[in-house]
Amino acid sequence: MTTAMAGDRADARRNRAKVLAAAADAMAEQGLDVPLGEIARRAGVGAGTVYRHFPSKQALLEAVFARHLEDLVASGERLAARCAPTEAFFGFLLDIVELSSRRGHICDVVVADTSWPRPGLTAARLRFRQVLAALLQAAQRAGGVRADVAPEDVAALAAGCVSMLGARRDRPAGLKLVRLTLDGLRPSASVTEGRSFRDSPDVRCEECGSALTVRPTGRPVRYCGATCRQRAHRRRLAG
Amino acid sequence: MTTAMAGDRADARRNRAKVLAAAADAMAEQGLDVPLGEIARRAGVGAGTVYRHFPSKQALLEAVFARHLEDLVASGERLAARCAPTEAFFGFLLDIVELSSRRGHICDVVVADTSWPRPGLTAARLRFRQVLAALLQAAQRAGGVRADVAPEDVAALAAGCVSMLGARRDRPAGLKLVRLTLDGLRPSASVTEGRSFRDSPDVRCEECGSALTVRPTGRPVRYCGATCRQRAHRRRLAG
Amino acid sequence: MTTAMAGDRADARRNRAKVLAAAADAMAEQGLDVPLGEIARRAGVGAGTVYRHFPSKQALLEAVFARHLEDLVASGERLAARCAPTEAFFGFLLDIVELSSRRGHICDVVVADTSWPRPGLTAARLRFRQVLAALLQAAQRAGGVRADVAPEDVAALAAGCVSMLGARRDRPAGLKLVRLTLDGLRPSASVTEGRSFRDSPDVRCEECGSALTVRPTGRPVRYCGATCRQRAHRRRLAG
Amino acid sequence: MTTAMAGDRADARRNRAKVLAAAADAMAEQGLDVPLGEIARRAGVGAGTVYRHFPSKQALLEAVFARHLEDLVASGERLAARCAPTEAFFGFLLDIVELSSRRGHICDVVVADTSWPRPGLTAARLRFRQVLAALLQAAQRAGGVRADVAPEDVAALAAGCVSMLGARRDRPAGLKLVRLTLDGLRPSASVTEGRSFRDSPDVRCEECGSALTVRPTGRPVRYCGATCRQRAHRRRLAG
DNA sequence: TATGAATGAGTCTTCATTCAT
DNA sequence: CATGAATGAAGACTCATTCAT
Repeated sequence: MTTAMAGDRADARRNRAKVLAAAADAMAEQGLDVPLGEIARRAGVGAGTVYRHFPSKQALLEAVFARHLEDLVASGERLAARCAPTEAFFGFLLDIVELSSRRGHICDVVVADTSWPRPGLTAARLRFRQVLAALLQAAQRAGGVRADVAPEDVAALAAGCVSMLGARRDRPAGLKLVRLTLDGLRPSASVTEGRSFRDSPDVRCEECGSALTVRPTGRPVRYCGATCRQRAHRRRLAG
Repeated sequence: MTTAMAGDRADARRNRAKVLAAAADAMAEQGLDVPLGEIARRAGVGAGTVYRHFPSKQALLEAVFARHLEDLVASGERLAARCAPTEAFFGFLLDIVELSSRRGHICDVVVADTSWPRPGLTAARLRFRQVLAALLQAAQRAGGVRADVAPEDVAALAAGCVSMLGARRDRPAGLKLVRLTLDGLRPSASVTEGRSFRDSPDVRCEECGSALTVRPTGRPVRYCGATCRQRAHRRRLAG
Repeated sequence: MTTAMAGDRADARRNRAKVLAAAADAMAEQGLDVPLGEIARRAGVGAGTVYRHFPSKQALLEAVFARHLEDLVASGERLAARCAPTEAFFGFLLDIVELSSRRGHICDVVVADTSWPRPGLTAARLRFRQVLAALLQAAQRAGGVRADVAPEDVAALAAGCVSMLGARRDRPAGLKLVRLTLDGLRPSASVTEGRSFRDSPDVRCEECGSALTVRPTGRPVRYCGATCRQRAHRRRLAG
Repeated sequence: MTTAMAGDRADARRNRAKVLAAAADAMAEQGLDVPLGEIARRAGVGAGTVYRHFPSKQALLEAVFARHLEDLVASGERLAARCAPTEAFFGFLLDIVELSSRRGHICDVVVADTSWPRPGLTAARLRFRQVLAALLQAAQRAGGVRADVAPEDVAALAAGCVSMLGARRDRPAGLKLVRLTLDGLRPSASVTEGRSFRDSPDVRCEECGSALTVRPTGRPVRYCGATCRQRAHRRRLAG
């Protein structure tokens, strides 16, 4: 009986794993909106079975994300145990980018700190954050990474690199961009003190809606040109 | 010129602009999957009116993307006319990142070169690419940007920066990251010849499905540890 | 002034005619469900103009039907004036079939006596019926048509011939069928006193729903075969 | 055989049959445009259930048509097995007309050879055509049907008879018409070599649009009468 | 327990009709 | 008076979730 029960539990465990893997694949290929039925089909189970293991589609998505984070954590711990601090840190970043870009649509949601503040994901995310922070701190202590960088910076940088890699069709060229970007974390890199971003609101032609250039001085522009100004004038007369 | 009948169409033009703006806002806030009814509600019109101006939801999305690209193009042309080449180029990149990150979910689809190869968007995208290439080339001639960078690299870099900025809650910190990344394009930056990415396939425990480290030598690992190996053994005996 | 007004009215009259013709064409080609906008487009007017002349789409359809009936009436009167009774009668039938089959989807609704008992169509339909009855009676008096035929019979026969002609791709062959059918009205034709129609209701297998042969004697069949009988039996046991 | 799992599918099979029957009824009563929701309501299921069994409304319609054809085929095979050739042939035609007229709007689409050449219906239609051709040939060999009749003729004739029966409110009278028409297929019937159809184009009054008689000689008529001729003259003066 | 059938709310889209211009 | 833009009520179809078998 014990074995039979154990066998049953093992069946269930295997089913759970199959569903999780199928969900990860399906989401990587078709996006996060992939129908649950498609996931069930890929896993070779019925829709009901998916619901037996995950109370909702949301929960399934979060399990996929958590799983991804766990994989990243495993990679980080492996590197921490085997490499010198700086090497481990950059290796970790490369692993994050590599694994995440392989997982397609999953990554954006997972790496960044802003998105999906759902309960249930917290534990895996926390663990990931701890590993990241530890590797960063060690590398900073070893002098391999600039001191003015926070763990959140690294996470955001990684998210950006995933996007880059996804946006560049030519993969080697994409990897070069990633290395270029990550090198910005090294102490040698200097940040240009360039112009800051405008914080002006979107200003548009009141008549046709096209974007307007905001000039710092003088009377604010309301229309994109003489034609629209005239049109508005005419309407004022009519109204 | 367009006076006589324009009165009639002014309403329609304004409505079209309202719909486009509402769509851009809604998509920025709620993602590209925002229901068309929500867009109509925000624009203060009926669903039918949206369809009068855009033959399908797809077409509406593409009009929003095209509009975004046109805004970027306008910004690029303004900078090209007013600033020195290098300044214009980096100013353009900052504008791209700034405007795109304001527009939330729209940007990813628009800036990158891989996504959404739909007809109809082509014209705006082509124009954008031309402006980008021209600014890049001018900056490279002026010695302000590394020579080994293609327009596609810049586009991908911009897409990555948008993600970064979106991932970093602290906006000034996010901007610092963006500058750090863009500085990688300056001739002074050097790309580390680091380890290359693994191209090994995903290898997982046959029993529980967790990720496995692939080691270059020795017998391939099949299980994540002793527990799973034992479980599999037991099942082989039973089966 | 008077002429100007008259000109206006003439414009309106021409517009009405254009709409009516466009509607007839559109309905003949695309069916009675053709969108009103398509009709307006073909007529070269706005949707509002259609509504100025016809209070609803329904009314427009009925005007088209009435117009068709008027054409038929005109044809009938012409023939009555010019030909011998029997010739006129059969010529009228051929005209009905010919014109109606040209008008595609319009005919079914118009010729038959059962369909569309809407007010407004009545006048034209009544007129049509009168002409048909007069021609029939004259032909019967001349001995060219069997005496046991009512005007309703002729109308139904005509409706059937239109269907025939529409169903036969090969037009000459279709016309032969029509003549064959109409010849049944001549006194020489004899109606076979064949078996009458079953009036038995649709009987179907209670398990799978397939059609069953109804046999006049013996116990009524409930299932299409042994398989379904067994299935039903099993369910009775289970229930 | 199909016992173990059949229990699960029996429900589905019954539901499929219910939907099919409801669709046939609804289409017979309300036409082919009957909303899918109405069909679902009649079947006592949700809209989704209809879609589980038929991938689209189109597919459902075709299933209904195919089912109708299968019923006709069954009837034909029964008659072929039990009756003498000529009797079987005319009995088959009567069955077609009877069953089809009961099914209202379904018949037109199904019996004729021109309409709805959709894939998927082909198999059932082919089968129907084979049975029809076989019965026809046998009857012709037996001398009960004219030799110059093709299967397509018979199909078109049947379609016409269905229309006839539908157009004649008085059912016995309608049946008489059908027998009259079908008797045209017997060898004794002779086809009158009457006047052929005009192939002249539609000629209409240029002023009011009413139909004009085309006369073979003389100057072509442009207006329906003096009134319209005068109106047109006046407009020419004004214009 | 696993399955997949059923459900029904929600989405895109069309089109008859109204109404401002 | 003509135009065509706006409206909104349906209709076809999808899919997360529940539940009978």
